[in-house]
Amino acid sequence: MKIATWNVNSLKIRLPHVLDWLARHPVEVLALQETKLTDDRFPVADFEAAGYRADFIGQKTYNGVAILTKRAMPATDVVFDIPGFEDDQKRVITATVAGVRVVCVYVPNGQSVESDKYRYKLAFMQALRDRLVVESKTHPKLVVLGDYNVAPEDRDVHDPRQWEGQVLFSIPERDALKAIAAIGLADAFRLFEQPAKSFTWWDYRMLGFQKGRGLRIDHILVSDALKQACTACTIDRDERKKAQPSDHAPVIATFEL
DNA sequence: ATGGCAATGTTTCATTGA
Repeated sequence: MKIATWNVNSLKIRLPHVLDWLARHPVEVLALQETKLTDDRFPVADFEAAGYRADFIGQKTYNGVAILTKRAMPATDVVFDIPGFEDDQKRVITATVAGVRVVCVYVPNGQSVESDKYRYKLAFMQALRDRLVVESKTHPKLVVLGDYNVAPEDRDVHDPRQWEGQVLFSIPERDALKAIAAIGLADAFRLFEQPAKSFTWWDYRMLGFQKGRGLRIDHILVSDALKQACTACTIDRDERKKAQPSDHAPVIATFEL
């Protein structure tokens, strides 16, 4: 079973990329972030034609998340948002697929460490952690994947000195990510030997991708039961080389279940 | 010290992202 995550930075613009990617990578589950579509505009029929069904929750212009699954593997027990966390922004969707609880998240960017948006980011991550405690009690096979907007370690940042204290790499948000992992979730990517300078996001500006100036901020966290079953985790950086790419690359985890 | 790139919208620039 393959489960992937991809911040597509507008599904309207990126739909051809996603359909092409699914044809070449027929994963069982694809979690999408930043669809930027209201639900009435979600391209249900296009995915249907590609053999996928979708659960989604979105809004105009910003945010929006979705879980695509193969038609033969319908998702059940769908939960939208973080129950009990007051938030107008559509950033979380949860569903069960073939006995695996899948939580697709788009963590707030935070803008800058002095901003209200940064405080919202930390509150969101705390609420997510609390929710995952609840989910983990009833679902031993738990995967929490998406755009965390946090680079966990020095090796996840092209220039740690430049990024020190900056949003996406500041200590409080890294601690918040650690607190999420501490409920019993492992970073699937780090279960395996990986190339140096492995990133999932590169700035569109200043030839960020060409110069290898990226961050690893998209993650697949797995519970112990899934950790035991995980046999690979890779970043598809080829996708970033294509015409009109998302600034994020897909991340794929493979499980022997 | 600054802007640079991309997507969006009651658009022709401002806002946001990361």
